[in-house]
Amino acid sequence: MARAPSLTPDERRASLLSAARKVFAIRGYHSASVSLIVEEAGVARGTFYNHFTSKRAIFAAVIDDLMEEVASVIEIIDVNVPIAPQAVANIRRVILAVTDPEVARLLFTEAAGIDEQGDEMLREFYRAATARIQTALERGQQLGVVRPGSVGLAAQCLLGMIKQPIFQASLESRQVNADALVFEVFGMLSGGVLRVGGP
Amino acid sequence: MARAPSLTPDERRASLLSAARKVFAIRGYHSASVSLIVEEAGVARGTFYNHFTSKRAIFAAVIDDLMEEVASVIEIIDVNVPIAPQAVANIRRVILAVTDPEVARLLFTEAAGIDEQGDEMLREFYRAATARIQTALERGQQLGVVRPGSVGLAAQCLLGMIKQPIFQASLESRQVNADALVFEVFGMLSGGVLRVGGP
DNA sequence: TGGAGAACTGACACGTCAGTCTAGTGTCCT
DNA sequence: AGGACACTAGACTGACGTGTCAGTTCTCCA
Repeated sequence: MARAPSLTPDERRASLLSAARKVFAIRGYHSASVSLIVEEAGVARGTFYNHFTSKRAIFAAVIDDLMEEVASVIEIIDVNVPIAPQAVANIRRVILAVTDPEVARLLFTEAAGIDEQGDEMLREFYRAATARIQTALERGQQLGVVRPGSVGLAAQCLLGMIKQPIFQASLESRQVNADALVFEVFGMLSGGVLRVGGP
Repeated sequence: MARAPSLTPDERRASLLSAARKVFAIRGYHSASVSLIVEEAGVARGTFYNHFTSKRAIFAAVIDDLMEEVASVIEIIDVNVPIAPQAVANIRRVILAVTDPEVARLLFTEAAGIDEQGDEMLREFYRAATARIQTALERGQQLGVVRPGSVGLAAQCLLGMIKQPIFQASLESRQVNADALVFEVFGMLSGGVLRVGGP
C-alpha cells in the first residue's frame, strides 16, 4: 500500500516545507492543519511526522527560511564606490523580496503571536534587521552623509516606513509599487516632508 | 445558589469585555478560552452567551473598543492657531494610547490573521488612519508647510514610522519613550536623516 | 537473491474547546 | 402572590485536529 519513496529525504522535506508555506499563507497558522499540509504535499499523515516533530516545528522552519530569504538579498556595501545607489539597491531588493504575497502575509501577519518561542524568533529578526540598518546609518555618519545623533530609533522608524505600506498592501491583497516606495522612502530620508520647523 | 444580578446588563457586558480584553492580551486570541474569560469575570458560562454570541464576537467587540479608544484621542486641528504643535500633540497622544501594553499587543499582534472578518476590521482601521494622515498632509500642502506631491504613500510611511518602534517595544515587553519617538518622527519629517541627495 | 531497514501509509486514540442545555436560585416589579 | 428575568453550576455534545503506531512497500547492499 505504501508508495515507494521516489524522493530523497531532503527532497521530501523540501516538498513538505513548500506545501506548508502555501497552506500557512492561505489559511494562516491556526486554520492550517497538518491534514491540509500533507494533502497539499500528496503524502500521508505519518510521513509528515517522519520529517517534522510537530506543526509548530514546520511553521518555525517555514518562517526561518523566509527570514533567511529576505536577509540574503542584502549585499555588503562597498565604501570605495558611491554608497547611495548601493543602499537604494539593497532597499529595493528587500522590498521586492517582502512584496511577495506569501512572504508578506506570513512574516507580517501570521508570524506574530503564536507563542513565546515564535515571538522570540520575531524579536530576533527585527533586532537583527534594525541593528543592520543602525550600523549602516552609523557608517553614514562617519562618512558625513547622515546627520549626527542617536540612530537607534531612526533605524526602527526607517524599517517601519518600508514595512507599513507593504503590510497594508498585503492586507488589501494588492502589491506595492516597489519603485514608488523606494522613491518615497528616499524622499523622506533626504528631505522629510515638512518645509518648516517641527516642534 | 445563583447569585442575584447585582449588575445591570450593560455593566455585566462591560465587565465581560474587560475580562476578555485582559485574557486576550495575556494569552492571545487562540489560547484564550471562553472558560478563562468567564472565570476572570466571575460569571457562569451561560451568562457569557447571554451577552455575546461567540468568542469571536467578544473579540471583535474588544478590538472595536480599542480602535475607538485610539482614534478618540485625536483632536481636530484648529487652523487659526499654530498647526505644528497641535499635530505634535495629536501624535503624542496616539503614541501614548497605543503604548499601553494591552493595546499594543492586541492591536499589533493578536488582531491580525484571525479570519477574513478580522482582516477586514484591520484593513478598515488602517485605511481610516492613513486617510486621516493623508488629509492632514494635504491641508499642510495648501498651507505651504508640506512639500507638494502625492502624499498617499507618505501617509502610510508616517504611520509605519510611529508604529514600528512601538511594535518592537511591545515584542520586547518594554515601553517606548513617547517623547523621544515624537522627537525622532518630527526630525525625520522636517529634515530627513540624509545630508546629501538620494537616488 | 534475500533480508535489513528506511520511508511511507492511514486508521484511530485522545485531548480540547465552543456552544448548548437543564435545573435550580434570588430579585424585582405588578 | 406570582411571573419575568438574569443569573449559577456544570454536565454534555459534537467537531476538530494533533500525534501515534502497527503494518506495508520499496531500495539497496551483502
